[in-house]
Amino acid sequence: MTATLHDVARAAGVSIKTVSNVINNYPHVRVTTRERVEAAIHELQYRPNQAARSLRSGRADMIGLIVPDLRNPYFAELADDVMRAARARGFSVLIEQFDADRESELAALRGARRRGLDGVLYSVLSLGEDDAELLDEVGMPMVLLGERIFHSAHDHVTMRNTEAAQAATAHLLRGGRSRIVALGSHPGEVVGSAGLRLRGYEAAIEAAGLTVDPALVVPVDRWHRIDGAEAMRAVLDAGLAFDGVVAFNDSIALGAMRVMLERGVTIPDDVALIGFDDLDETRYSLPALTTIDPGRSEIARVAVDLLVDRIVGDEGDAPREILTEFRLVERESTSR
Amino acid sequence: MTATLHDVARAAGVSIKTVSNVINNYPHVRVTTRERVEAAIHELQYRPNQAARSLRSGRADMIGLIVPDLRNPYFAELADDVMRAARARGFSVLIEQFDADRESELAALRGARRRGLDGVLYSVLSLGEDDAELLDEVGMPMVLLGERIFHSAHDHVTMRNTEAAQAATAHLLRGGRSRIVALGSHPGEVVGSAGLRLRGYEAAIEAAGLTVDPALVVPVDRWHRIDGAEAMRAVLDAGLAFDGVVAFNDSIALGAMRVMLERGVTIPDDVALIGFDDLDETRYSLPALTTIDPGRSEIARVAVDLLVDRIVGDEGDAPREILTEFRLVERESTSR
DNA sequence: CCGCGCTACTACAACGTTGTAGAGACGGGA
DNA sequence: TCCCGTCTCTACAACGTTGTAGTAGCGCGG
Repeated sequence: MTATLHDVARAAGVSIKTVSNVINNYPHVRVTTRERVEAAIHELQYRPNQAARSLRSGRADMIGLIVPDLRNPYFAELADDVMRAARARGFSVLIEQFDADRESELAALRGARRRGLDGVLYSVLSLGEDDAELLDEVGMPMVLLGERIFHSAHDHVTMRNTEAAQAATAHLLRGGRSRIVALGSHPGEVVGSAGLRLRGYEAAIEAAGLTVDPALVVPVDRWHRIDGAEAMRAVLDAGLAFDGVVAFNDSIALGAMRVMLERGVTIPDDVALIGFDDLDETRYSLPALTTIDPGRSEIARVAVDLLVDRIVGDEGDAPREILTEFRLVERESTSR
Repeated sequence: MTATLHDVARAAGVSIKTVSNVINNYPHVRVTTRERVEAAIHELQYRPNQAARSLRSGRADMIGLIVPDLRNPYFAELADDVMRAARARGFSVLIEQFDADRESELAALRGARRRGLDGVLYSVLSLGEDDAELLDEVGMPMVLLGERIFHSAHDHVTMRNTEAAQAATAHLLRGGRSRIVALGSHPGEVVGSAGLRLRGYEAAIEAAGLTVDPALVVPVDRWHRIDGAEAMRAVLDAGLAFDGVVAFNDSIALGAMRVMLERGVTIPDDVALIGFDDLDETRYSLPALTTIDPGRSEIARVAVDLLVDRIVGDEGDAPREILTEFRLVERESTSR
């Protein structure tokens, strides 16, 4: 069907190795020979067989990106950033989604080996401290994105969650807000994004000389828009008094925004609102959402670099942990 | 490093072919032998080498999805649907994005061969009639998504654009609107989504006994939110009188919605607004957006099925064209 | 008791590529 | 003049898997 090195070699009257040498730009090939081979390649429309190359080299030039859900804009934008960074390093990206349950998350991890990938970027969701040894089973280079839930031997790239949440909360306090809802806590969780962001929120409140009112710390299980909407509905129904909201991601913030507007709460006049993630969409909501830019493209670039370093060789190094810089993006939802 | 069939065979005291037979559930293996082999596999943590399998079988069990941009929610949701459909058929999905320029679109197509994929789903953007022969160069099974711009020999899955646009426009007319803006035309284009949707718009207007006012047909080049916003700003600045908008996709509609609300135009009271695509987000805008559900998950499922059929064998068949059913989803932006 | 079909297995080749070893020609320095 | 290094190219093996052909043993019908 498709041409192989043998076919090209026969057509050009050389050995297959010479054809291979031409393709790989091996220097010691006579110009006339090179031209003859290139003509034959063009003539036969020869394309190297990737499977054979992978078998020989042990490399697929392909990494996996394991994320919960591409419908979630955060992960879609992350995937975009990762794909661009990977392309710059000569790698393709195979995306694997997992559903909310633990089992499918594990299945996605295990699938990496079977797929013949060179390494994976893994955005942890439901696996926890106790699953560290499962991570080691993956058996290939891996870089964790998001929180470092495991004390494992893997590289890790994330934002400064606590500092960012503190900055977000301080921003509202500076705007004169004093009863600020923290929307998105995960009760009992300490080392995940929710725990770290809550710590930043509390630190900012206390730094302002106020005390944290537990009634203002509102749990939201999954951080999707509908969950933010429901949580805000419950808050308003309960008659809680508040003048600011720190939502732990933009989806929650946008869901809450929709419910507040529906109920006649004006933003930012009655309530100032800030989110996390700087989704593309936050520029277009009405009011446009103030948010924390976590440096997503930077996270993607660094993570791909760490992973590729592991793949091409620098094994044995101690696991590295990279914290990227965040940026507070002020928009309409917090400025009177 | 990692165990191969040879290692397992040695450990179990059998030939490599017997190990292979165990792995592939070949029936004629004695139970005791099978158990011995399975024990060795477990012991050595053997995992089949995908590259070697691909080389032998000529199959990678992997398809490409070539789309413009994952940041665009339509394509992110499409990718999600495609990945689920592909998984059900035992295939992984390698996503390749291209930028707005023609060259990167061609590069993405050509990359498919090099990557060793079994086939590709390709969402056409800027290639046109004249590029049909470039498509044939891809040299592997391919299914086109979206418009059939080429008279090429490829399978093709899309929605009923004209009928859907007609239904959308008729919906506004039934609601008593008479000066309806068509937002998103591509002047001169006939066979793409923009041309087909414009035809449906015009058909509905005429079926209602009205005449099409060319001033109400507003071009929007790229169908992103910012472009919809800018187009609507221009429309309002021009002082055009209108009481309804058929936006040719949801992103345009949401961008236009934001501008109208900003300018004090109320929706749906002053202007009724309908979009295309049924993005997840349209449920949460304020007002929630009425839209056309193009049957995206159905499109993805059918496209994957067509592609897999080509991959596993049914060659030589004439190209198939599948039109999926749409559904008008009525929400707040059109109901007084 | 021969031959046939079935079970259970093995040896070998092939998929298409690239690394290694080496051969022949040619030129330059001793 | 001779040796050695460089240029140009080739033959062969190997990456890990699976299809094909074949072997040996066993039971069963004629």
